[in-house]
Amino acid sequence: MSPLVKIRSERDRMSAVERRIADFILENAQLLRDYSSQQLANALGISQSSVVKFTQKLGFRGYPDLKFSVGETIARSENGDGGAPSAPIPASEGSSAVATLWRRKTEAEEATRLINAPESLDATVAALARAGANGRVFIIGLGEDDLYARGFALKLSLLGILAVHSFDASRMASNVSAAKPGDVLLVFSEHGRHPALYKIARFFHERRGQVVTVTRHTLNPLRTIADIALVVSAHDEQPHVQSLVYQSSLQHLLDGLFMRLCEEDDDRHAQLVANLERIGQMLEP
Amino acid sequence: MSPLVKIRSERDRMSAVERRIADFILENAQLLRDYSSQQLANALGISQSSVVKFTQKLGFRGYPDLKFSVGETIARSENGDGGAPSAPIPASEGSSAVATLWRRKTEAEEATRLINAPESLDATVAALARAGANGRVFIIGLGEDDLYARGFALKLSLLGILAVHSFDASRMASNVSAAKPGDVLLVFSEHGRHPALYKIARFFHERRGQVVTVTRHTLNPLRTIADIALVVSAHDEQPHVQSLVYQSSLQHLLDGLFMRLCEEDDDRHAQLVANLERIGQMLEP
DNA sequence: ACCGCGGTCAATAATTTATGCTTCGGCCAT
DNA sequence: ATGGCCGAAGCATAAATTATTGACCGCGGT
Repeated sequence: MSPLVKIRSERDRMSAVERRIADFILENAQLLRDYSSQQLANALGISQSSVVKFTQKLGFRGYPDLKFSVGETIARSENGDGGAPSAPIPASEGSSAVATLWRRKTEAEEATRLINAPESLDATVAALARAGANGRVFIIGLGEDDLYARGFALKLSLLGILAVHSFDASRMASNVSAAKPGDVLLVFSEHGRHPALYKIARFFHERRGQVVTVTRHTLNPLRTIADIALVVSAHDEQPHVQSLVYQSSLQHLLDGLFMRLCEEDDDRHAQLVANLERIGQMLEP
Repeated sequence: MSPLVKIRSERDRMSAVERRIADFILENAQLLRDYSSQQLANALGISQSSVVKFTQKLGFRGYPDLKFSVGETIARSENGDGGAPSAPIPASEGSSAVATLWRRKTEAEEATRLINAPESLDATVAALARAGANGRVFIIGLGEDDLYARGFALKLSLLGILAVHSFDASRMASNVSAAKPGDVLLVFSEHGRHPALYKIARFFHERRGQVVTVTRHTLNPLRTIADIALVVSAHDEQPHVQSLVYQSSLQHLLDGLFMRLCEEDDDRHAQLVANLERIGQMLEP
């Protein structure tokens, strides 16, 4: 039971001095943090031992125990209330625009988690695993998307899944011409409107390769021809902020895929650990 | 800041004994309630004074103060997890590992915000603005860091700040040989241990260029020669998770810089809007 | 009036926390 | 190499906080 509730409930049965202690604590619970038993006694003009006996009668191990419990309760209730007094957390954060960005990112990452069915993620992981072992993985993205394509290809290679990465549509077109059933193509395109990517994806699909698209959560041409369509949520009034939010959510989605890949297979995980160690060693000597 | 986040963010800079204290507290925060500083010291086989000094270094008034703060935090988080059925966390429970990743990212981004002095960020923004107008900006990063170097260079170009980007140390070395006072070099290096980058940075510094390093929040060679050292906090037991967390925090730091650059100057902001529109048009027809 | 009883306090014991001092080991410049 | 410097860690101890003891007081019941 909360110490404050306990104090209140016993208040009626208390002696005069005890009641003054009880009232003080109930009124100034948040000040307790900075009071020793002696200071509390001074504040009330009573002896320190009375304070200690008070706490023991209530069933606490001693004064520090009561103090600790009250602290916990305050913390809990502040959290529940929303922390009215300490609310200016965003205000304290230097630039409020950064705080807004942070909030948008958080919202968007959560939304992104929710709009991608676990089955889609599992299917993607399975496809990548299969293609990594028996086929090929192709990855493409243009412009800013290229950075994420590149990053994901790098991560896959750590897991022992080699990916053909390209930031050039025409080169990728020729790479893809050798596609076989079982291969996987991962296309990153925020707006899903790039004609060249659309063509590549459709060609790949016709060759019975599996096409996974990663786009904004809109209706766009690219999604329509995907075998698996992963989507990213991201919104803000200002375009440049929205762009940051998109990238953050995209990264989070990819990190989720990566984690699933790691967990799904012990061998792969072992390979990852080995690779990381090898990289670490290359930097040391 | 939560005491646990604070401890985690400082962990890298700690000595061996301090790190053991930090780990113990992070692992057994809920046990702290019943531990005196002496008991904690015994549990770790170290001296009681080391425990007290540890707490003081972290900015607490002493051991009881730390204990109290940790108690508050535990209480708050217990309330958050168990009491209120706040949807986001359970919703993310497709894989608990992803939930952990999310938590680590959040902590690390918060810690990263706190360990970079606003003055450092402002100074970086000012340096980039000046060099963008009258001098040159050089950006380099190797391996995974290259992706972020590349991404940031791209963002700067949207703001009308052209940056010389390179993922090749030897090429960058020759680029840098033309460095003049007022130029800025931005070096991304998670561990700050790459000898080639160190040499480039030092050469640049000698030519009176301004060196901005972005590294993990550790003591590393690169930081020591920086005019401005930006740092990133990121921790997890599993190396591959830690790597994801690092990248996420790094991105957040860079996003913060970008936002400041946008806000600081209306002309630049206008240019950004214009560039975004131009890009949008290129995709439409 | 006298005893018992609960309550309070001052004095003090016990525990806990904080600090001063010393030693040790790594690091840098000579 | 060598001497000096600095930080880390421990030991001893001071300071503080907390807990206990025993004496005193007022009050109600016998």
